[in-house]
Amino acid sequence: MGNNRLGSNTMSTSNFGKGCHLHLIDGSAFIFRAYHALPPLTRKSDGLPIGAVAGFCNMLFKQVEDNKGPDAPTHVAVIFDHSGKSFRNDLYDLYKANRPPAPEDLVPQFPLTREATRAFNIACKEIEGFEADDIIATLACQAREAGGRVTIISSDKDLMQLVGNGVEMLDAMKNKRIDSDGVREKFGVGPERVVDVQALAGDSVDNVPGAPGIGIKTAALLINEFGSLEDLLDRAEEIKQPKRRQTLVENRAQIEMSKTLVQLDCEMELGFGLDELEIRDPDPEVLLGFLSSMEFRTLTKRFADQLGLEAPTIPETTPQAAAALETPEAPRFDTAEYTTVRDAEGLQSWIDLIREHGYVAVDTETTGLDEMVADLVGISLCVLPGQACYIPLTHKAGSSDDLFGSDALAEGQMDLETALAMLKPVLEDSAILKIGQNMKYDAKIFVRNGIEVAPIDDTMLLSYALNGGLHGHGMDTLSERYLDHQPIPIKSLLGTGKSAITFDRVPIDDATPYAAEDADITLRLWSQFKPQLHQKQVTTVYETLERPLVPVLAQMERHGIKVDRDTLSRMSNAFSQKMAGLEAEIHELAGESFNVGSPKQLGEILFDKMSLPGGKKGKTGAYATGADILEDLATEHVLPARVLDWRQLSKLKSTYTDALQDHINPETGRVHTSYLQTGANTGRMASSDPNLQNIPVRSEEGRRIREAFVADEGNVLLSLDYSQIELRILAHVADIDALKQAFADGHDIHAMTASEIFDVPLAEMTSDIRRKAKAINFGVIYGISGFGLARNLRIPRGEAQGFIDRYFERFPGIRQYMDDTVAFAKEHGYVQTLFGRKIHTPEIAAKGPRASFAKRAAINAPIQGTAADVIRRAMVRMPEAIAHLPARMLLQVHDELLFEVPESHVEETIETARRIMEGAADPAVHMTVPLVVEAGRGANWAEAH
DNA sequence: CCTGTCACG
DNA sequence: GACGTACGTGACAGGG
Repeated sequence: MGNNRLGSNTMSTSNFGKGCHLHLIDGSAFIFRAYHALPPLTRKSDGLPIGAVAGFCNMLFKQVEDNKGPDAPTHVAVIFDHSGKSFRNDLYDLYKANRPPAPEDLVPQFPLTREATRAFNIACKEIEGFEADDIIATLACQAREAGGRVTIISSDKDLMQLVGNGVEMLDAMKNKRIDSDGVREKFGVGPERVVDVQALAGDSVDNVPGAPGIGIKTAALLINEFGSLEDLLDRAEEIKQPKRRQTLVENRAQIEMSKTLVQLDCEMELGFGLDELEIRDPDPEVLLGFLSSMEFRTLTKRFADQLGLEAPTIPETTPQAAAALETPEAPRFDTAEYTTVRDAEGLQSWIDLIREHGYVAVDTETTGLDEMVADLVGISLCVLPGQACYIPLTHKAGSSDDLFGSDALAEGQMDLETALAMLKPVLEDSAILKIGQNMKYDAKIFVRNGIEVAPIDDTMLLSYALNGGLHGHGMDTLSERYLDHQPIPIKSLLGTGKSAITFDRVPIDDATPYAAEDADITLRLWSQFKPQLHQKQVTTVYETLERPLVPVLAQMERHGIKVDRDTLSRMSNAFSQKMAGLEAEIHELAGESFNVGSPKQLGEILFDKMSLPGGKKGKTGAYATGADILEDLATEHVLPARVLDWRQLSKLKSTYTDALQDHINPETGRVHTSYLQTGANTGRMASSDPNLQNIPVRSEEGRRIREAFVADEGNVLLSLDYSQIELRILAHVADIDALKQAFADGHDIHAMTASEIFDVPLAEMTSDIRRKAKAINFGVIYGISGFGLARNLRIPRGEAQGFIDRYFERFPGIRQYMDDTVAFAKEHGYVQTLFGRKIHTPEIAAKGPRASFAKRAAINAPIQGTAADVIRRAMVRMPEAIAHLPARMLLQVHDELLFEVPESHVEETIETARRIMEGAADPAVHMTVPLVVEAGRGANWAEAH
């Protein structure tokens, strides 16, 4: 961020100069004006909101029309804000924090306005990390220095500082030109002092603080009296009015910071010159094509008339859109329609088809489920429902009942390299959307084959954003539910169990119907889901929390984490020995030999043979022997205590020290987990194969397993975790002043809670009272119940209920929040996170215990889900933020991110990652409680955590 | 394949 | 008044 800000603008041999006239259009202003000026129009064929795009095109059209006179521009550009933060957020993290997020139905229109600009053949510019204003400022300065004229088409007062010496502004709405006198009228000072006035007056819209109590009028008065802001601040003591004097002296730093916020950057390194902005005539075909694809009938006709061309007819529903939509007329599934692509000519015709449509559903077939190991076997494509193909690439010859198989390739397949070389430009083309079901898998396969697939859409993630909580998001579920079609089971091709074969052994003729069908299903699901995003108001969730996370996770997974096999192996041996000893002792105590690992046999020993109290049988008729029950027995008897010890070791050995070794990739020497983005209903992710989100930490013995997770040579592991994030979110959403204050002051939140409910002064706090309060705090997040708290604290139920009652007495706002949340869930059938993620709660209407279950889940979901959204936002921004560092993000554990970085860059990485994590809610949500991130480092995960 | 158990946040 | 109960996950072992 902010790099190259001081770069000089050595303008190489430019043709721009005297007599030239540059028009700079503030694109964002155009968009918002168009959005608010027009009713919410939608594209007829598919319901895509396009009101703002229509207005935007009208305004561009008018610009072109009106500028044919003697004052016509020679150069023109539309400048956009790049989404995300600008360098100003580094100066002041609340900059523009007051801005509400863009309306849902406007979001999908942003990229379309860029497309529109290009269709008009007007230069379309945006630069990451900078606001449109800075680009406009730099261009205006360059043009002025070159001796040309500039018209800035915007009414943004922030741009008025640029006016003068040939630079003017034009308010397109009022059709009013603003020159130096116009600026003086507005600000009371000339353009060169506008920033001084703004620095003093501040701006509530952009959240520029300024000097409290001083508006534009007063600011102008002061600046005119003292000449400049600097002189004013230096001589502030001379101000006559005591109040004003005090304000200026006290807020000097804030005023100076405000000036840097409003001061536009005229010295940006743009990466393009003024010559690029020279006016060009639009290509009629491109422009008419765009306008008609938007289904703008009037605009299309007007433009065609002007050129004396025939306007393309726009059917009530374009064939393309009709085909893309899952309409009742969509063809039924018919595997006979699928084709097998066996040569370059066949593939080329599909590539042509893809380029014609601009999107394609893609699916890969591989030899296994581990994308770090599996090899590509074939690729299927689909562009229209019912029309799909399969490209077999590495199927093996020989029938599947050939015991030894054959390593020779089957006949009638394209050469792998040739096919990939042909597909690569399409799969990497930024203008062609690649649609997949669980695209992360396919993208990882493609990366290993030298192809970086982008941009992508993912039907699994679309379903998750749209239908989270309602059902699973696997292809089979979605196909049955939304297409009323049962896909061909993979088992029918591969078989099951020991005799299962890999996909490369499937005969090509059997593979085509299966593989092509998957692409067909994916395309049909996409056609159905995509338009629903804005209808259900989850475009932002999908576009900011789901889609951009895919490449981030893929990178983390591919990188993996180094795990030391010897450490694990030694631990396994130690556990074996200890377990053998315990087992012997347990058999001795029982008076017979039995399987300690069998709850059934253990129950019979404990409750039948030894007749210990508390034997309760569960649904299956077996005695329950859970840890809680054994712990109760352990106070009186040795055997259950030994079983508990044995179980802990057994768990650690089988699940961790043994199993993890099997997950070390022989090629990389590292462990590569797989994250399932749709793993939890709340927005959390799940990790599997292996699960690296449940590596032991609570017990001393278990925590040592983390010593096997090590940094690569010369590197260290960094762990950054959000402190108390869920309680902070609760304090924010339930708006509890006492909790918010405690977090703002950095107090111990559990001790504070304990002090409030148990009336114990903080100075006299004991660890036991604090422990109880901590349990209550967690209980609150989970939708507290007397029974649950009682069980957790091992206290009588009545006592637990008393704690809860007192808690709600002290924090009535929490109860209010819970009641409101449940009521919302009942009314709408879902609850929401602060970032708009919807979590459906279909069980809320049920009767009996299921309803209470759903209630607690509904209370928990917005809190857990908001925390999940926060860390997702941090993860999405992280790769770019640490791109200049040799650091890698390795793992996510719900509220923790683990990094690997050379020792030389530890401090810088901590600083950067912490800034991203702590600011992750901004600017979409302004948290009234600070998010705090704690950092640790070490040679292994145990030390870092 | 289901259940119980237990590891994590 | 009875019902059951803290929220969210994944892996492993035993036992049908």
